[in-house]
Amino acid sequence: MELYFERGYDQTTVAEIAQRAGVTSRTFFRYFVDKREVLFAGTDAVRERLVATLDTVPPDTTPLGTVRAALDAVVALIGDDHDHSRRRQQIITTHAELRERELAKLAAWSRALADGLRQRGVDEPAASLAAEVGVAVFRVAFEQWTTGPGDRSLVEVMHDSFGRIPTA
Amino acid sequence: MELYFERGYDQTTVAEIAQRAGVTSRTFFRYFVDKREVLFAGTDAVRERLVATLDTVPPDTTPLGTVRAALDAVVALIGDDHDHSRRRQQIITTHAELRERELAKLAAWSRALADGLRQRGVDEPAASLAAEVGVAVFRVAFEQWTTGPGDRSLVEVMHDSFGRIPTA
DNA sequence: GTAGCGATGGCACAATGTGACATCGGCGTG
DNA sequence: CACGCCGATGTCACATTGTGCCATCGCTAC
Repeated sequence: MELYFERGYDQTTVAEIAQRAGVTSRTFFRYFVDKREVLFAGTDAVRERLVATLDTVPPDTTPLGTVRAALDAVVALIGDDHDHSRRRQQIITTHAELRERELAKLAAWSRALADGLRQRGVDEPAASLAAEVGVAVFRVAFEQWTTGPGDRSLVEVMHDSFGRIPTA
Repeated sequence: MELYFERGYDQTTVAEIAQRAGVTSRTFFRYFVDKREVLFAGTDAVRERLVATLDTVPPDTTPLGTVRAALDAVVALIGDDHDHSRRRQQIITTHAELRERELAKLAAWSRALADGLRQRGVDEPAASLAAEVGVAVFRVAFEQWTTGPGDRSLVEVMHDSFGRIPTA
């Protein structure tokens, strides 16, 4: 992250990152599958947390309500450091490779949530639709939150967006 | 595409593709920014078509209705060759790099649709939400259609999914 | 004819990522 | 304590991707 801020993402090589960390490039690639993956170290943990939270949701909750509850729990973890999120997001959005990776991570959330819903007895395509729509709402809320001034909490913005899910 | 089927995606090098096409690798990279991009040659045109279709939708249509109309028009173009879509999708879903690129392309659709909606006077976050939800529905429907037996048309599956958009 | 120009080739190069093997430093077991 | 195992790291060679730069070729307009 230091280096990405100092010299920009493209101008930073894996060799430099490794050197800064006191290891060799080879070791870097043993810890991160990618050069991109450095910025997404935490997202897999978030995904697991997301799935774990599903168990705490009452069984009679609607599919989208369940997804929303899981996202709310996770958002409480992410949403306390507006500045960090904003700067990280700035790096990501200005590089296509990183945007792609972020989409992939969110898609993994969506898949995991859909799996979880199916295990709760929700059938297709309801499970996938609830998961996809829920994550879509998160995406919009998160983008609005990181680009905004940070006067409103992420939880608030999320709540707002969930209330504005469009209907045909 | 031939080569990707013959030897698999990873086992195919750009040099081989170029040779099959009777050009050099250098020329390949002048036509495609990426090795991945070969499989997504058409999606940018679809995006433009998507945006162009927005103009044909009556102004008093709801945001999501507008998005749906645009997607319907585009789906009519894609949805006639189930076998081609199925095989292409099989290659894509089995390779992380390609899945990422596909997500990026769909995200570009979403962005373009949101832009179009804003130009029609829809404000944020309604525009982004409608675009994201619409594309999410498309994603689910398309996945269901390509993995299914193909007895139902894509338009049908889409219609179905749009009718099942979850509410909290 | 010739000057210009777009498309292609050729070349050198940086950087990413991987496989194979060597090395080092503990750590438990005899 | 000596030994051998084992996980983490280093080293090296390598294929592949992707880019910058310049040369070349063929066509077209003047």
